[in-house]
Order: sequence, then structure tokens, then C-alpha cells
Amino acid sequence: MAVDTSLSERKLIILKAIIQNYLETGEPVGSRTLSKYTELNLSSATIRNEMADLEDLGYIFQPHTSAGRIPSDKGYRLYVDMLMEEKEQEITDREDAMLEKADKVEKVLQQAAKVLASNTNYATMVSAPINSRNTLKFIQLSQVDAEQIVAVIVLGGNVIKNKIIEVGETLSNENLLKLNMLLNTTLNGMSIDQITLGLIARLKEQAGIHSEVVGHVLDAVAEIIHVEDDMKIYTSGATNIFKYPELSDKQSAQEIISAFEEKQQLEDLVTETLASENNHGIQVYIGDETPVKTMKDCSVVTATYELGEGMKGTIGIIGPKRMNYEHVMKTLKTLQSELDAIYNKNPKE
Amino acid sequence: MAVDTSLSERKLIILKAIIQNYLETGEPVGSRTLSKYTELNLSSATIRNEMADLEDLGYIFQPHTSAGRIPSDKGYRLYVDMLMEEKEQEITDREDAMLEKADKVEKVLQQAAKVLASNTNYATMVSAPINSRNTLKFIQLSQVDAEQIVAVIVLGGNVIKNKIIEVGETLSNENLLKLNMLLNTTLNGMSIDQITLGLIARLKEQAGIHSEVVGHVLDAVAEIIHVEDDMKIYTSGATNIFKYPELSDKQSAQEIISAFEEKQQLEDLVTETLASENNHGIQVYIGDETPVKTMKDCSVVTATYELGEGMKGTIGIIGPKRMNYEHVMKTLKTLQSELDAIYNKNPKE
DNA sequence: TATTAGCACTCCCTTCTTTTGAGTGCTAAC
DNA sequence: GTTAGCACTCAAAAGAAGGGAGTGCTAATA
Repeated sequence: MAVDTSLSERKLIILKAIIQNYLETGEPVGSRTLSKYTELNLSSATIRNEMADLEDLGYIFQPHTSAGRIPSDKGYRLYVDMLMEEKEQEITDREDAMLEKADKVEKVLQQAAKVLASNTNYATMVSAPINSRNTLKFIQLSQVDAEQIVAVIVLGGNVIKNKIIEVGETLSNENLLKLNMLLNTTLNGMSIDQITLGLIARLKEQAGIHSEVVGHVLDAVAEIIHVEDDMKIYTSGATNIFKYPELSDKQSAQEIISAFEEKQQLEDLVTETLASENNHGIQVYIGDETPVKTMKDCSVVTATYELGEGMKGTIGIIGPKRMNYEHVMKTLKTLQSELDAIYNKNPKE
Repeated sequence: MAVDTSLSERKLIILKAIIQNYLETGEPVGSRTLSKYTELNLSSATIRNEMADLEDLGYIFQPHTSAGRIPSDKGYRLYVDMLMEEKEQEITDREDAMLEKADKVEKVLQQAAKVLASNTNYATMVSAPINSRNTLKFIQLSQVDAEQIVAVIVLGGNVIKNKIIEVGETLSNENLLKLNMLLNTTLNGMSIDQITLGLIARLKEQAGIHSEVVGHVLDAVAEIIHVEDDMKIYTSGATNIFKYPELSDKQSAQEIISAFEEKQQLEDLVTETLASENNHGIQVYIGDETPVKTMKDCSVVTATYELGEGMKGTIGIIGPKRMNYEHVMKTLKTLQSELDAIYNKNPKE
């Protein structure tokens, strides 16, 4: 993303002033307003000339003739990339902790979304981390009754998966014991990715192909391990978009809120964010840049957090393009490090 | 709910015509329209007289002078009551199956909400059944590593609960085995309600009070069993309310959709529905009758379904007062029996 | 050459007025 | 008891008028 250096210092100042003003008021910004707002002591006429240039260059535009200017996507992009007051060094003055510890990951994430929403007044989402690079810590099959076996699998970070396996034929206690031994010795410490179908096939051989039941059970185990838990996404503040007239006409509101209700599109957003290079930083999608078409009139800011063992999740904020980028990014960073803190201090709670 | 018999036959016909017409159009209904709409061949003037009476009796009202009439809550109530009496026997003509089988309860319920929403064009919710009267089928503690034990509990309907228990001190294999025996023999077949703290205390004695670890583990087990899984509620079609102008101004829309996002109020609704007497039927709340104040401008129709073993859940539809009650109630009944069918045919899948 | 004052022009928004039309209530006739 | 007829009401739609914020352009100024 090369910075366009063709803009004069003065144009940059004016552009910045336009954007900041527009972020505050939500109204198109006129030349007279600017001539007071900026410290360059210029008349409105001069500023008008500069504005005309900025418009030609595509950074701002008029919603209609005889209105002030508002930033275009390109303008916002420039602003986010270089004009924003960088608070980089100020991460030290951490805000008060926002999150309370809770014993269930689920609760924490739901709360994170909520806090974020009330903190920013935008719509927010938090995705639960995905397990595929997680490792297996423990596995056990137990007989529930003659026809049911329950399989329990403990992964790193104390994630537990389980399922009931229906078996036609009773498995002897002895065989079950053997199977448990075999599974634990073989699979322990492996990551989910590593447990391939080939490996399972080899296990079947070792366990004795003669038994159909065993084969069936092993297949089921493989399935449990691999069934991607569908991505859990927690949302909050979807109705915040009603606070922004540019998003709250029926059409847009319905689309955006639907996206939050159905979650499918948010999943896409998460996938995209996790796939993107810029992984530890914060990602800003302005308007059409967004991976999710429903949000092409919004800005979307996302961050990735990590719970160790390669388990990554995403935090996202969706709001109008005239979003308070500075505040949002700062808040995201804070939350990011709080999540880190919570989960690295007591990974075993 | 006794039907007000003080209304003449003719008034009833007119009222019904007014309501049906209003349900279709959403516009106030005038006397001229009615004089064509009804088969009683009456002039608009006559109908006007009857309408004036109906207004005095509180069944209809004018949004403003010189407008047609709109049903009042009382009017809707009469209509719904009448409707229910009429249709009682017609449950036989089942519609096509709407639900697909799925192995996870979660999926089925989510899908149920979705189907219902697209079928009715209202906002819908389905609450997952609550387990408190469910019985314990199987319990097992297993050593994950030196400091962790995983407890797995299988309940009726194949509901599985589990948790990792942190222990300071390693529990010997032998002791664990004993404990498992004890737990299974004692608790098997009991309902969650029956497993009291007193019972746990007695268990502790039997297991040998001397061991602190054992005490700790038993406490943890009790906790797992009793921790009320917070009520899971699946929603769909919240944005359908945008289809009804009377609900889709920003204020109402925001309130209703928030209720769907936060879920708290929906929980209240479920609680209320489950507590109500009329348990196997269908409940209709019109306007102010609703247990949830946010929905005082809506009608709410709920039904209870049962998954055996006393596990009850609720299905609900939220829409404008001029809801198509007939269709909604029919659809709810169908869904109710479909849920029954799915879970009683194959309780073990 | 860069800046500014001045002015005509554009177009949105608000407010006010007018028109239209659906619907009512009442009265008098059938 | 029913109906035709008529005056009246009121919301919503359609114009009409004025105000105001803002622009682009030109000509004067430093």
C-alpha cells in the first residue's frame, strides 16, 4: 500500500481536517468551516480551490452540488494509513480492565463482545478460537450400556469433545481396555491435523481387523476428532447501527442485522481475517474493501487473538465508515492483550 | 375465556370481516369496503351503525376521525378465541414435513426456528429443553494427567455434560475405580433433582471422608450436575419485523431486535410459557397480554414441546398484532408434532 | 503567482398551503 | 329496521415559497 506522496503538506492538512470534522459531525464539511477549523490561516476561497483539487484526486466528494465535501473510501484509507494520530507508544496507559474472568471461555467471549459494543457503540463480534492445530491430551471410550459407548477427548487448553457411539454388538470390557490403551499411546500429543485417515487405518490393523465393531468405533472416533466444531461466533450491539443514519434505513439495517443473526457472513469475515497476512496487527476494511458484501457501506475493523497452541480467534467491529478509527483500534488492542492476559495467566482454569 | 355472547350474529360477522380484511391489508377498514366484502347484503350506512356499536363495545377503534376501523386487542382476542374453537378438530390434515433429521439437537432446533421464520415471515425463537427432571445414565471420572480429572456424565436423551476437575494431589487408580463404582451404583437412574447436597454428603462418607481429594472431586461432580446449563435459545428471522410498518420504525425495531439479540427477555418469555397452565396447547398473547414488555405492540404465539422425560422446550413466534393467527397456529402445531416425531422415533440417535 | 473578496448560482430542506379522497355521523325518507 | 344523501373531518399527497449552506468563477490584491 504505497502512500501517495503527490499531495502537498497543505492538502494533507486540509484532508485530515475534513475527515476529522466529518467523523465528529457526520455532516458534509464546507470551506468556511474549514477555514476556521484549521490553523493554516486561509480564506475559504483558497480552501475551496484545494478542495476542488482533492476532489479531482478522488479523496473527497460532494453528495450533491452545493453541498460540502465528505471523504471517499480512498480518503478514509489515506487517513487510516497515515494521517491518524498514531497512539502507538501509548499502549502503556492501559485502560481499566474491561473483562472479568469467568470459568467458561464461552462466557468470556460473549462478555468481550458486549463490553466492546458498549465501549464503542458499534456492532461487534468475537469468534471462538479454532482447534485444528490443537493437540490431543487424552482420549477415552466408556461403555454406557449394551449399545452405547461414550467417547471423550480432551484437547489442549482443556477443550473437551464427546459423542455417543451406537454399536450394534457389545464390545467386551477387555477389548475396550485394549482400545483405550492403543488410542492413548498412539494419539496422545498429536495435533488434530496429524490424525489422518491413514493413521486410523493403521490403528484398525493393530486393533485387529477381524472385529467390525472396533472398526466402526475407530471410524466414529476419527469423525469426532475431525468434525470441525462449527465456528462459534458471539455478537453484540447489532442494533447500534441504528445510531448511524447512513446505515439505519430499512434496507441496510435489515441486511446488516440479518448478517449478524445468520452468522454465516461473519464466519466468512473471520476466515478471511485469519487467512490474511497481517496477522498480529489490526485490519481495517473500508467500504468495498470488506470481504463481506453486506457491509460494503460500513467499515470493518478486525483483530486476531491467540490462545496459545495455534488457537486463533477474531474480534471484529462493524460500524459506519465514519468510524472513530483511533478509538476503535485502541480498544481492540486493549482487549487483545486482556484476552492474552486472562488465558496465559491461568491456562488451566 | 368465555366468548362474549352479547354480540348479535350479524355483529360477529362484521367484526370477523373487519379483522380478516385488516389482517390482509394492514389498512383501516371502512364501511363501504365491508358492504361488498360480506355476504350480508347491507348498505354501508347500516354497517356504519353496527360499527359504531362495535366501537362502543371496545372491539374496534378508529386511528383518527374519518378513518376506517382497526381491531382493538379485545377484538383480536375474541377473534382468536373463536378461531381456536372452530379449528380444534382439524389437526388431521398435516402439512409436509418441514424438518430434516440431524444428529445434534442444537442443529435441529436452529433449523426449526429458521423454517418457522421463513414459513410465517415473523420472528421466531426455539428454546432448548431444560434438563432438571432428566435422569442420569452414566457417570465416569478419568485421569487425564497428574493434576486433572475429567468427569463425564451422560443423561437421558443422550445429553452429555463434562468438566475438567483440577486436583492438587494425585488420586490413585484404585481409588478412582472405587469412586466410579460408587457413583454409578448410587446415582444411576436418578433425576438431577434427586441428587441433593445431602446425598452427596452421604456419598462422601461412604467414599471415606479421610481423603480430601475425594471430597473435592465429589463436590465438583455435584456442581457439574447441577449447574443449570443456561437456557439455549435459537432465533431466526428477527429482521422480518421490517416487513411490518407498524413495527419497523427505528424505535420499535431496535427494541425488538435487541430483545432477540440479548435473549434475556426471550428467556423470560420461555419461563412464563412453561409455567403457564395451558401447557400442551398453544398460547396467544396479544399486545399488552405479553409477558415481555418490549413486545407490547406485537402478538406473541407460543407452543410447548416435550422430548420425553419431562424435558420441555418452547417455540415462539413474534409478529405484529395483525398476525395471521390461523396460519401461525397451524404451523406451530405441525412443528410441534414433527419435533415429537423426530425425537420419539429415534430417541437414540 | 498565490490569495482573497465578491457574487451569481445550485440545490436541499423546511414550512406553509392547497387539494384530494376516504370515511364518518346524522337526518330524513322508504 | 334499512338506506340514500349530505355535510363534515382529517391524513396524506402535492405544490409553492423562502431560506441557507455551499459552490465555482472572476477580478482585484499582495
